[in-house]
Amino acid sequence: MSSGAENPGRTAERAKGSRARAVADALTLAVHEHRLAPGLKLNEDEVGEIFGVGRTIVRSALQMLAHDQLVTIEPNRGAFVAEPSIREAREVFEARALLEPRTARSAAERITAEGAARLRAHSRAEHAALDRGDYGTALRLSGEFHIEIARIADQSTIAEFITQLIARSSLVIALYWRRPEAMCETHAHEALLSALERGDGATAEEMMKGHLLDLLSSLDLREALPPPQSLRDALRP
Amino acid sequence: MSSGAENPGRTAERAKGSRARAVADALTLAVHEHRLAPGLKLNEDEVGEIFGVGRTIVRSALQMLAHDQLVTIEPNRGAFVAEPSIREAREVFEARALLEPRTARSAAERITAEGAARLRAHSRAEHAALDRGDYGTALRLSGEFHIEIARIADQSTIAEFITQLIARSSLVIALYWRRPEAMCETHAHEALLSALERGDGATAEEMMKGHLLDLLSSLDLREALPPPQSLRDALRP
DNA sequence: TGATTTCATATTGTACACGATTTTGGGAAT
DNA sequence: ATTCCCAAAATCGTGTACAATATGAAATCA
Repeated sequence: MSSGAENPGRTAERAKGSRARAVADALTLAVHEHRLAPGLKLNEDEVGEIFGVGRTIVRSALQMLAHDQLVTIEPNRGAFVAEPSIREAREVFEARALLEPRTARSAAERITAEGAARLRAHSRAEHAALDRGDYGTALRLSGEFHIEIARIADQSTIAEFITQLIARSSLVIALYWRRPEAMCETHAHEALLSALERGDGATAEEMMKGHLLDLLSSLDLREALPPPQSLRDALRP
Repeated sequence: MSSGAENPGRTAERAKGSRARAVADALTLAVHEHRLAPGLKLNEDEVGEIFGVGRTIVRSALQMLAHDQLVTIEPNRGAFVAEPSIREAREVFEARALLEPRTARSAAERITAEGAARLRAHSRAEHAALDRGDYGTALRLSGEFHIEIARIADQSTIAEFITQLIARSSLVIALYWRRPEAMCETHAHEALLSALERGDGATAEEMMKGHLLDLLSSLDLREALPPPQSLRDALRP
């Protein structure tokens, strides 16, 4: 994890995507772990100081996140962690329902021993986090489980879309979750994993479809909760 | 200079998405119309001078396009119009096959008179462009036809994905097209439109599926044409 | 002559400064 | 006491300057 903002020892670190990507990833991670509440303002100078980079980098990172609809950029006002509307929340899950079941089927048909191992490790880590009460990490791992399936299906384009949808789902869950008890029903992941390992595509597809429906039904998407967004600041503290 | 970059008379112009969006849109349009060949280098200063904006704006626009995988940014080397590999080409069409048919069905179920009118206008314009031999415009309109359907389906999230896929499809077509005669089979759009107007979702879904398969089969995706990409520059002039 | 090193040039990466816009707080008039 | 208006502060938008890096050519050596 990173950490190290300034580590002049090895300049490389991740020569790949410039530092902007690192900042964007760190912010995305925080959203996945529910450490960044929807509506929170992301001041450019502040973020820059936290990560030890200039405003240019921060701006670049925020633009990436804005493209993924993880933050909303209001002209001349700044960037805020996005607050998906009820309508957007529905759309996110409808898109997931369109993409993920058939992707799960493909994954079952192409899964390798290594892929299965990665999935199992993910599942184990998810349970562990849940057991120790680390809900943030558990939620992130739960999302990454879905992303990993798309990756196993060997469809990087679709995996990219699903990654975006999962991130937005985290925001949706932060806003509209209503059952603190049944945390993500990790047994659903267990069953799905077993179907995948078995290479049973049809079952995997069905289970994914059901899993997404369960998830959706555990949200409260009645037109009520979010006061449109006029009192955004009032909601926070 | 010229080209009405600076027009202090009305500062507004398009206060909406900063000028970066305008540049990005212009470049995207050029890709849709096959005026920008895959592999072409997009020099920041050059693009900036063309649009009468600074490098900051251009860089922002290029980052947007990079996110949509329309351009590839190579660190310290610059931005190039993307050259989708055969594998990526397949993935794009597989993603479209996953999203568009069911979206067409939704569109058929929710289409309004106004939406139908817009689609019909699009189709007319497409024919007109084709008749006068303006293949670039025809291709762009053909893509916009698909996007419009997603918009009618009232699923902006999915519409966004499809928009990205259509743009990448333009690049794929530029690289792998092999039948100059059967231009996009516009009659397919005609038939699809009629099913949509009829509100016949099942037929619309089937037709869209078939249309995408036709499109895919008109490409030459055998592992041959593109010399990996080592001689990218040699290919250009 | 051919290969390798070195240097000049061009282009991108980043920081910073200035201008524009919005927000906020206080004071005056009603 | 309330409302309106204006000035000060904060923050974002953009251009520009400088540093880092890659490219291509000239020069040197085997």
